Amino acid sequence: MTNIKDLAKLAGVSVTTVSRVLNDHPYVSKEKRDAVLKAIEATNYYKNINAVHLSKGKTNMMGVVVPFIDHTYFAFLIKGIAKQALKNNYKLVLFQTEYQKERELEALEMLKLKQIDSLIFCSRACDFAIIEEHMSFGPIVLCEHIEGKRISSSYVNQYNVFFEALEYLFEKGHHRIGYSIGRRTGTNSYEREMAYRDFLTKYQLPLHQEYIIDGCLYFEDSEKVMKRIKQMAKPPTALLITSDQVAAGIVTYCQANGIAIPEELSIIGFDNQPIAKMMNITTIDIPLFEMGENLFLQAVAEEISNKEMSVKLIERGTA
Amino acid sequence: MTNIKDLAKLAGVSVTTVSRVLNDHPYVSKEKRDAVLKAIEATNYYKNINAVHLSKGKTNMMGVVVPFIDHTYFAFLIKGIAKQALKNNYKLVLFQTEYQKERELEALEMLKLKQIDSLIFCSRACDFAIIEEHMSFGPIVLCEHIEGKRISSSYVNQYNVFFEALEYLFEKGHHRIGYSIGRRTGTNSYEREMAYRDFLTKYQLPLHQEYIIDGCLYFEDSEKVMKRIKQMAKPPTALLITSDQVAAGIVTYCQANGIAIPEELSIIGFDNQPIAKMMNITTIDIPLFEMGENLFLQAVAEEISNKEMSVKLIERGTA
DNA sequence: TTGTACGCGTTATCAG
DNA sequence: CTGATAACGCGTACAA
Repeated sequence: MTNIKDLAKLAGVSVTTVSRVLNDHPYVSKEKRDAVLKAIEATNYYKNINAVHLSKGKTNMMGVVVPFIDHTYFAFLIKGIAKQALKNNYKLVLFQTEYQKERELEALEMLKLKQIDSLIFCSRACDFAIIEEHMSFGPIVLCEHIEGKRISSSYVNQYNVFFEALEYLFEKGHHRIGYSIGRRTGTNSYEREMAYRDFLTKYQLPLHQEYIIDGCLYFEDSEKVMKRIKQMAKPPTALLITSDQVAAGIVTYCQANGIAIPEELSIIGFDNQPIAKMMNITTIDIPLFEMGENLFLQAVAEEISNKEMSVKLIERGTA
Repeated sequence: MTNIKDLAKLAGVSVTTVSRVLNDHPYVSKEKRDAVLKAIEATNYYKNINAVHLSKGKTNMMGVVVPFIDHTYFAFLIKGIAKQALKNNYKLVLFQTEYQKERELEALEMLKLKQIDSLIFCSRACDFAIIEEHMSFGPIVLCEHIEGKRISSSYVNQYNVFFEALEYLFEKGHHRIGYSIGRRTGTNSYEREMAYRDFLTKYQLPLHQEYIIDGCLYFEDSEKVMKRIKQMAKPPTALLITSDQVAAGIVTYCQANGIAIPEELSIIGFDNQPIAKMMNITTIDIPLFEMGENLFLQAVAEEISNKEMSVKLIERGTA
């Protein structure tokens, strides 16, 4: 494998000069440049990027942590990140954690070892303290808002969104409202639960733990939701479904089983994914793609910033 | 940042010795090892992995090329790859190409520059010749079968699968059969089209170009399919849908629009995704996860191998 | 069992 | 404008 030294010898110049033409640096005469270029041609030389990485202490690689690669929510996020990565000449290293802390740690470790320059956590299971410990090794960006901590993030104000959606349903006459969610833990889920509790308190509604349905991520999880509801003596009349995928599944289920939407059951989805539009599902528009772009930009930025994404309710036919 | 040299000085040993304990190599006395370990503790030293990469000429990173990250088919594949990557201590670098050749080239370039050790193409737009040119830089694995070429691959015999599915529909009395597909180009699509043509020829059926519906990847693309069909004077009575996502969309559409399945329209999906099971869709089971695992293993293997995945028709309610 | 010395390939500094 | 030369940090023959 020919290297920069060989080129230098071949072109009759120094390695410095070779490096200069390789990186389009100024201060090199046309003759020498051509000589180097010729040598490059002749040897079909190519850089060893690892040497560059070592020398620069930088890899132009960014880590992206997601629990599930096949979940639409994260896929959209990644799409946004990938767009900016392409634009800024970064490569993406993907970590699928399934919410296992060791895997999240692996990503952090790579940041520490300088294999990646920065790291985006689209979601996490580990303690914030662990994240904090690694912040000195490179930029880390989160998808949640952590009060009083100096760390970049792009996030949705889950509390407000949830509260508003609940009020919307309440105004439509619903007093028994439930919700489905991916997991109960995590900042975002916590915010939602707070909103839910505060909403119930505000309107003096009772809290039914069974109205909160956990582990709902995919289209097919809708079956679980519906079966759960069927067994209830007093089932909710409206549901906040924190993924349009699941919402679509529920709508499908109801169509197949003769349950009228929104008359018998109202549904509000989340994300405003294409499937929600196609199926005319009322949903909360969350600009995931844009959020992904933000995340990337924040991960390469010098300063810390926090960006709250603007969301809005899209009124359609299911609520 | 403390390095191996500092450690050596601190522990009063040579860098070699440090390197030995760092990498669990034999031939180092307990005292020296402890001394080194102590130095490591004291300095909270950690490796610069890029130096390792340079020195070893290897990164333990694997590239994965997919056109669309948010497509379930590829997500499943990646899941399988990710599982083995984790097991074998490899990291994944993701390339979302949207079938743009330059982006595929970027991935190949990274292989050339040794930033990744090997490369998996889950799908591609570029010429095979380009791939071939890069095979000397590291293992490349494909998801298609290319006759007479020495390159590893895990693939489905698209021709046979398609032909059998078509015959299944024919036996059910269908003479007007169409199909939807992600794109018309590519080895796999070509094989399917060949099967389709041969099937028509075998039963002396006419070829309607309009029965082949292109650009169908996502759930919501089903709308396009159905609208297209509606406009036909003689619409197909059965459809092979090369993604369960799209098939699910079609079933949903039909339910909402009072089209009886399978009486008025028969549907066979592809992949046997969870959504197909939930919606009782007849489909072709393709072990994507396992295929992903294979791809990884082939990408780290010394020898070239070709693995045809076994598939089977899952009879359910839509055909 | 231990250490010296060099290689890995590139970039950056600094003197000319 | 050009070129020595010193990093960058680690692995590893080879010698001892």
